[in-house]
Amino acid sequence: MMNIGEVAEASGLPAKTIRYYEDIGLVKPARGENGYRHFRDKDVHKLVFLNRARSLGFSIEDCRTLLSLYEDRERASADVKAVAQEHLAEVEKKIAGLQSLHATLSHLVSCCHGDDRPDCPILDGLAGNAS
Amino acid sequence: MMNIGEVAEASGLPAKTIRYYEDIGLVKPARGENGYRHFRDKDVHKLVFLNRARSLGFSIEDCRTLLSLYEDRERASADVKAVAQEHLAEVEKKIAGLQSLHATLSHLVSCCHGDDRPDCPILDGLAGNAS
DNA sequence: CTTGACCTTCCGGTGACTGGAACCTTTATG
DNA sequence: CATAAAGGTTCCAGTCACCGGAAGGTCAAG
Repeated sequence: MMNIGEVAEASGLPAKTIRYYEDIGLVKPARGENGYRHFRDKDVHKLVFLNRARSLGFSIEDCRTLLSLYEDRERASADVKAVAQEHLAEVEKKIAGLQSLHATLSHLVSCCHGDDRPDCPILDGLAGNAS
Repeated sequence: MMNIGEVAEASGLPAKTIRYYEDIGLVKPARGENGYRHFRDKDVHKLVFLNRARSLGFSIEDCRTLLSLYEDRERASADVKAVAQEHLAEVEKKIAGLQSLHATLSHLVSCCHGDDRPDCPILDGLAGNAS
């Protein structure tokens, strides 16, 4: 049975985050006599899972769903795939948005002399004047 | 002199957001006898500017800087360019992060059958088992 | 016995808004 | 002229996923 510090080490998550995950019901560690949290292997596995899922950008609610599928031996892989695909689509949308933004921004930047004179195509662009 | 509703229409920003921008000192509209905000052309220009800068992903603090440069006839375009380039670099970092995440995620998704059986490479990947 | 590391809870803050309540003012209509 | 709808005001709370810090209890080492 591990304390929160060791679990933090083992899972890669800060202790603060682990407490937060307990608060919102993602993990339910046991408690010792002294009030300390008491993590079993199952809990540690869940936290490792959560760390990976979060760093792949899944929302907490997605993680909740994925965790319950993870724990359900009767799950259909289609259900997991659906969650992942939806998230993938959102990631693609975000990338597309950032790329379009990047194009605009880098165009503006490349147009700007960047010297000590005041005229600046970046500000002109932001003000809404043609670039 | 325009009321907040007309300015919202003209600038593309929700009235709520405009009030928020006043709260944090980005715009300082005058007030009428009745307590209504009273926007001059200058304020409207600023709000249009803010809307564009925000949709290019600049933070509020960047916007504050950019606005003050916008209003400073003595500015050096180099200062504007520096802000924009720093932001550009962050955008690039974000895109790279998302793309790497996208690669991992789409690999996992493509490995999953997505049928009614329980074995699922996505969950295996999240649990930390080799993919 | 004390020091220091670790644990606990709770409160507040982050960024950039958004929603809603409670209330006031202006405008349009019967 | 009364009234109702539309638009304005302030203030408080919530969002998301935590993070920092205070105040205090517990545990292992010297």
